[in-house]
Amino acid sequence: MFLISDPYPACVSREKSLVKMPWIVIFAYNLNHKPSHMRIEEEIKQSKFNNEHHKLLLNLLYTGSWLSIKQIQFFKQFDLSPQQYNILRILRGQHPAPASINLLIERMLDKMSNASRLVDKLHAKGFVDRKPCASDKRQVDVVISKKGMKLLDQIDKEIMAVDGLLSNLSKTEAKSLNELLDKIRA
Amino acid sequence: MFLISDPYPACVSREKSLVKMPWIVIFAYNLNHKPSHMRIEEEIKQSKFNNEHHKLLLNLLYTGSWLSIKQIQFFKQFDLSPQQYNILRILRGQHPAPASINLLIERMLDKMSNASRLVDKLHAKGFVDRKPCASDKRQVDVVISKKGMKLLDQIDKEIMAVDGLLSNLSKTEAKSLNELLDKIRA
DNA sequence: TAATTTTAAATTCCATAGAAAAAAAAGTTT
DNA sequence: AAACTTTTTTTTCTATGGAATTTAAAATTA
Repeated sequence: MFLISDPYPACVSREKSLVKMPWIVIFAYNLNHKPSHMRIEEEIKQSKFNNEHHKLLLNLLYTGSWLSIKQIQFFKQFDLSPQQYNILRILRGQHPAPASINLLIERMLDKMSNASRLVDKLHAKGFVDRKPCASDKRQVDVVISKKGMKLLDQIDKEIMAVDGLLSNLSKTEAKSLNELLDKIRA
Repeated sequence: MFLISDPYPACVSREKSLVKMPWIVIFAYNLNHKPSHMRIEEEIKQSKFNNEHHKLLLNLLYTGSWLSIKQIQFFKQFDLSPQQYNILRILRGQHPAPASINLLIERMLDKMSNASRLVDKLHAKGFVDRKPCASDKRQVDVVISKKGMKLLDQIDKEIMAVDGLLSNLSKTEAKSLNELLDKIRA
């Protein structure tokens, strides 16, 4: 039934694109009458899926979504989407060599079908330069601009703040969580 | 910097909507040159964020996305989105009483701004009936149809297969994973 | 009861994304 | 070299979702 069965992380990165999160639905057997003030603990307790595995599925989806929201919010202050940031990171890695659209698609963490449009957006904001490739007229040479470099520098300084997201866990706890997550997809 | 600081799960459900997953980017410090055959283990080892917390952030995002993809794929075979399934579940919970659009929005796991349109889609597929409410002419009475009921029955039979998603973990492991996830958002 | 405010639902506007087609250039075959 | 195929990028089509607006009805106030 499930087509994705590759080991981690190919199972994800090989997908054409990662997908949306708003389907914390599948095991929400009895959450229909959920009063919004109730904690998920209580909700789950009184529902039919009162076992650890079902709770875990919801918990993983919630947590992933929670982190995603924080990522988006973080980049919003720089007028970037996380995908656009990813492009800029790749371009900085290449700098001063240019990157073609195809190279960007290959190296993006989520392979998008429309990297062209992302580059468009970045170009409109002045974060990248774009010119036809000399050796292959089909290709486009994309290079991060001075302004883009400055932006990344600025983000570098602040991004460490996101470390705090997981600061509730000790290193040991983080490690065992990692092991458990890996085991799920093993 | 981060606006969402409520305890679980209000931090998520209070969001107007959950958001997309394709930004497994934030800590991908050195993944730019990632050869696609390389396992994330190795990638992380050689990158700058070789500590458990950074790996955990990626791991959580990956895992959430991985589960989401599986959810979508599961429902695709029934020509449903998870959100549409959620609506049908709520309607079955109500049955034979009707539900208004507002009631659906309230009870949906991710509050959508456009439950009307979801109901539209379900109506087009014949899974719900819709008629103006007698007592309040503004409202619409939405009821799950026979066909919708049959579909849910069919899904009920197959949905247990999704249990297998987490079958790599023992109950004890699931429990400790749950505790760690809760602690992150504590 | 008339006027105002609130509520419910649908709709409009806009932005995003995936799939597929189109366009243009390069490469290959005969 | 001409015809065909492949590659690279852009564009078109379509579907989705969020925000805000609109419309209609109900509730409240004066």
